Amino acid sequence: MKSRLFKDLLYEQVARIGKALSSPKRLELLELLAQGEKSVDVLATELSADIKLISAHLKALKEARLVVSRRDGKYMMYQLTGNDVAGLWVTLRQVAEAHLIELRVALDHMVADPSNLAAVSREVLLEQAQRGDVWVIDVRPRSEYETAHLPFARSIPVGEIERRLAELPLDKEIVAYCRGPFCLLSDEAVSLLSARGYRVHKILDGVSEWQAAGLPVEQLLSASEEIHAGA
Amino acid sequence: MKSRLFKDLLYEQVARIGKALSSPKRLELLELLAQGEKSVDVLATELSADIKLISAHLKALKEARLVVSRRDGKYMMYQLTGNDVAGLWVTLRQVAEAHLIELRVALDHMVADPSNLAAVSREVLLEQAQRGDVWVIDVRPRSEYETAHLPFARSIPVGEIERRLAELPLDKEIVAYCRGPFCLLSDEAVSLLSARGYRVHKILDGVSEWQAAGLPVEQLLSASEEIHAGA
DNA sequence: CGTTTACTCTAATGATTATACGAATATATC
DNA sequence: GATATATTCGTATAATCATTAGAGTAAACG
Repeated sequence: MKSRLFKDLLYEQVARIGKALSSPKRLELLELLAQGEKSVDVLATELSADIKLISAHLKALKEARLVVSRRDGKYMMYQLTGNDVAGLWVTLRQVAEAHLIELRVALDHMVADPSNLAAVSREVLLEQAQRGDVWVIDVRPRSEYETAHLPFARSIPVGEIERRLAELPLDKEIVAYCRGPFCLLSDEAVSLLSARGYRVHKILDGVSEWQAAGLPVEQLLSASEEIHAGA
Repeated sequence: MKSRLFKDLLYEQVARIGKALSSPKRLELLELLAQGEKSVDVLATELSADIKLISAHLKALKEARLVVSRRDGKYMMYQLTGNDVAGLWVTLRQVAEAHLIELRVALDHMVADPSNLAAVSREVLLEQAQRGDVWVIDVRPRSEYETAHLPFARSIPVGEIERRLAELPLDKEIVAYCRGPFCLLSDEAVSLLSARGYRVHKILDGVSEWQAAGLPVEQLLSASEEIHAGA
């Protein structure tokens, strides 16, 4: 059968994407890039890894057409080629969570105090945020907030929390979120704020998870464009 | 930071799933298993590959908890650990189609005559099938049909088409589907039937694509259970 | 009940490829 | 030119893939 050769070709192409997803470092890069465009430099710092190594991984992601790069002065900026890539990361992580006990165990240990988790559903939270019953705060760096954030969320990066306490209400419930279930920024925010008497919880969702669940997010128009790079 | 070690652990777990998706053979196995439980033997035949090789790949998929096996007499039967795994495959393929030009080009060449493609939307097709305006035929092996099939679809495996021509209407439009965009069974059915004067088209969707689009499928109850294998 | 047959898995090998890291090279700003 | 950022090259280590040979299981047969 010559259809075999043809099929091999098809699956091989899809496997290019699979290969790109086969390294922990590259997955972490994808998650970071799902928060917005970033330089090699920033990515390397976030991963506490060598720039050369990150550059090599970004090259691999680029060859799989999951990211594109552009030069901005002396920085090289990388971004995802589309929101579907962020969705793929979310799907992959969800399948991993569903089937790998090791991962679930690790995640359970991660959220130090599970009572810190806000228990309401996404839809209910959205409603409460709209009415102003809860304050949703985005504790990621401001640039990530600007790229896209949950509806009704306010940007208060973890680093700024202590000097912006006055902005936060003591009588309302505060819900913090960050980059997703693997990100610890919201945990930091919870421990900072709860120590000062604020009623604060976290949710595991990031913007990508929220979006993957079919809920609306506020985002820059340019960020919603799909990018189709040439061969 | 000790959170680095922790994060490495998390992403490494997800990368286990990524690694499982990094081989063309394993992807093809996943797609076949998305059609239902199958023996190593059958899988090897479908891939025109050595049983030992397929067995090794299945082992890799098993270690990533994407499949489970059970013994049935002298056969080892493998199945996906959940519908989410089929969904992951669909998502992965869709991202590949969206970003890899090579894949799109190959796919365009594959469907010999693009006029063979039914042009209506899934929802419209569903409606037409319900009213009986079109005949939807499932040309996969019967066992795959029995595991799950599109609503209102009739099972007519390609191998049986020629001796079951009498069952098919000459005055109605026939729509054939098989395992998905990479599967050629529906093409075979189209060329067989159109040569005999039937009004026949194919769609690219398989059951997994249909389901991933949020549309209903008819399936065996047991097939909807999630399987959580032990460590 | 022992032997044959069919099916599958494990172990071992070599070819290929991926990963990480040091040294050197490109590119742009100051 | 000097500096900061990023990539490429060369290399050592490690992982993966396909194949071969051999072992383990269960059904079928005499």
